[in-house]
Amino acid sequence: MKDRAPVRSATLHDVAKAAGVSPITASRALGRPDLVSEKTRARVQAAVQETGYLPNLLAGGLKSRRSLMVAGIVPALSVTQFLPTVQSLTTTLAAEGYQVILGQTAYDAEREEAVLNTMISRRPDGIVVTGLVASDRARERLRRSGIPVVETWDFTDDPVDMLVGFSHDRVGRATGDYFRARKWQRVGVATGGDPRALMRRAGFVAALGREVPTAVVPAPSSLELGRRALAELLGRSPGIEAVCCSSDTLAHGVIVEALSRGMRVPQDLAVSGFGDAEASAHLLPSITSVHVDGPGIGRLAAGLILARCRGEAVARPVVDLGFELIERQSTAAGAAPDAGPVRASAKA
Amino acid sequence: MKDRAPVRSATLHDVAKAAGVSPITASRALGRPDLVSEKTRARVQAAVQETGYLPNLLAGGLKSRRSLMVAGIVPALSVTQFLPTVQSLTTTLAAEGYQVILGQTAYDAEREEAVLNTMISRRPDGIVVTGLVASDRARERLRRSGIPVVETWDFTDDPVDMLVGFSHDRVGRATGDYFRARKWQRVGVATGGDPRALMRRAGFVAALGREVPTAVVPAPSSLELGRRALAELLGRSPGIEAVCCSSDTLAHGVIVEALSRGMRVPQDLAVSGFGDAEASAHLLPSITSVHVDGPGIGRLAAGLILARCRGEAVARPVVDLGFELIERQSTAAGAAPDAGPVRASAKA
DNA sequence: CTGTTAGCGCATTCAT
DNA sequence: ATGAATGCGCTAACAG
Repeated sequence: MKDRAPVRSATLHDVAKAAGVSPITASRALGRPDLVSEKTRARVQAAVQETGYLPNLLAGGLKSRRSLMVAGIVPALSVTQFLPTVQSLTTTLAAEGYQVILGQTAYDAEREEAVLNTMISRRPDGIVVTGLVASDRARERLRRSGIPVVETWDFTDDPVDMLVGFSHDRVGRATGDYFRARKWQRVGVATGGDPRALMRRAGFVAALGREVPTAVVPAPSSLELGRRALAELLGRSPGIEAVCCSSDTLAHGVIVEALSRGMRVPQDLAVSGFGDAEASAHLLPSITSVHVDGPGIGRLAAGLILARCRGEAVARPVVDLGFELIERQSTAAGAAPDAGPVRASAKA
Repeated sequence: MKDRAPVRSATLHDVAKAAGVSPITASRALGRPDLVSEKTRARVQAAVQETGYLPNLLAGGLKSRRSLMVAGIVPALSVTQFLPTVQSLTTTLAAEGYQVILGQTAYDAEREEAVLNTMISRRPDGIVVTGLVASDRARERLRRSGIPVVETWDFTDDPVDMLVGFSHDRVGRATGDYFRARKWQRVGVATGGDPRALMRRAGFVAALGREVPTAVVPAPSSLELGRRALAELLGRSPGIEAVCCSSDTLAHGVIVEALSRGMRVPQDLAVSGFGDAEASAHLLPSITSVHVDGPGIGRLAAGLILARCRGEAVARPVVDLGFELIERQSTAAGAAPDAGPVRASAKA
């Protein structure tokens, strides 16, 4: 298998020749079959098989100004929070012939700007960003590029273009209200250092009406960081009764650390998370969390982009998907760990 | 902000005019600065700023036959096993100006073929596949495309092109040998239904020298499926002492289910996983697992592609990265749960 | 070191 | 329903 012939792959020209038609007819037979007679279509199809033709999307995109690509920007792929969104974005778009091209910003505005510039250079038909675009220069550039942009997983009154998300301040307040209602006196926070997590914390503190001991860990969060965060909190405030975490991963780590120290959860320490990870409902104890419709965000973002590509007017370019606090065992009140989850939702 | 002017974005032509040079000189000033005088370079740079120029990579790629894209194919983004690989692939390539374009096969050979065809249509400079390419037609097409291909996370003597991975049969055998050495009599398997997991199971059974009760769950695996798998196994073989799982996620679910039934792990039930997930070392009990260098796979795959792009001869186009069985608390022998991990590695 | 010429492969005019 | 001409924006090859 060493003979890798540098065979110039078949072009539409070759297909047309094989089918005995002009290149443009071949092009139409493939792209707009309705504009071509049935016979011609069949002949072109046969020629495609024969030549092993695969279209060159670079060339097609250059001419048609539709690259059939959508850029998907995340802080890092390892931030599992966004995976369901990227997954459903990719799947929804793939069904329409679009592919997702991936960019990572590492929570860094400069990297973000560089990544977005590179993406714009590829002339994608849309750009989906997790979070808001931080760099002002990038925002301006995106606006002027004319490319449909969807910011996600956050909320603002002044998006670059379109938006599908929810308010982190509100999430924090809802969680704070819940903590206040439960009357825990000694409360702590374990949070990632990213902007959205810090916004949730701010909302939480505002709702509680007082500052709380806080352990900040670098993003992306991990189980290990959760364990460390609790160790740190316990070191600083030994009598702590409840911890609000910026992700279910951190919450899980906090719980593991608590159990490893012989504490009972929730009796000795109540713990809440954010994101409603797949595992959270099935752990022991199950984790109280804030549910966000990650796949829905991806699906809606894809829909907005596709609508714009089709030239349709987008009715609601800014969507607040809200969230839902799901109470589970990790903050359960009585000794009824198997009680059905209490739900408290909050939308726009 | 409604005045989205359909401003044709600046082209190299505009930059050249602004800089008072020919387009090709502008092109060189940006792409091969060494070929251009310092003065010219500065003038072009200034013109770029002035015009807000962003290159059109579609056009550049069409002409130069270097798209600066690499296709990354996974079964699904939600298979967390591959995330570190995709992440390091993306990061390594980004450092050289390449972006990753994502494809999902859903463990389906037809989808895989379709996805690969689409990818080839984009003329990527490389294709990285997790697993081996299943479809023969796709294999043939890839070979003839001349695009560098790296298959990963598996092993074969007849790769499409290049390969970075390890033998799942060997992983299964190593785990089986370990189980045999531990002399557990009643052993079970909880496994995902994907081909590689089943290969590991086959190796495991071969090493044990006897069939074992097996619960097969659909991929991708989840904590919940792990819980169900143990429930199923216990229903069929109540006296089971040890369970070999096809992923740490399943293993975690098995452990949670066991604990929820009042069983002690590992005293009443020993559990092993695969993949050495980030959390596995930090759980209670920590999970015995098979470590694989996921990020390394991505890095090496990127390196192979980049080497090919530079026209370098690739010394070792087939790399067996091996694996390492890491013994942790979930299969610990004595009552020394904090004993350092016993490691048993196995390479080519 | 810089410029001229000539496409890359396709799809959008406009014609027939 | 089909075709001819043209150019998308850029860069390889050659010239100077």
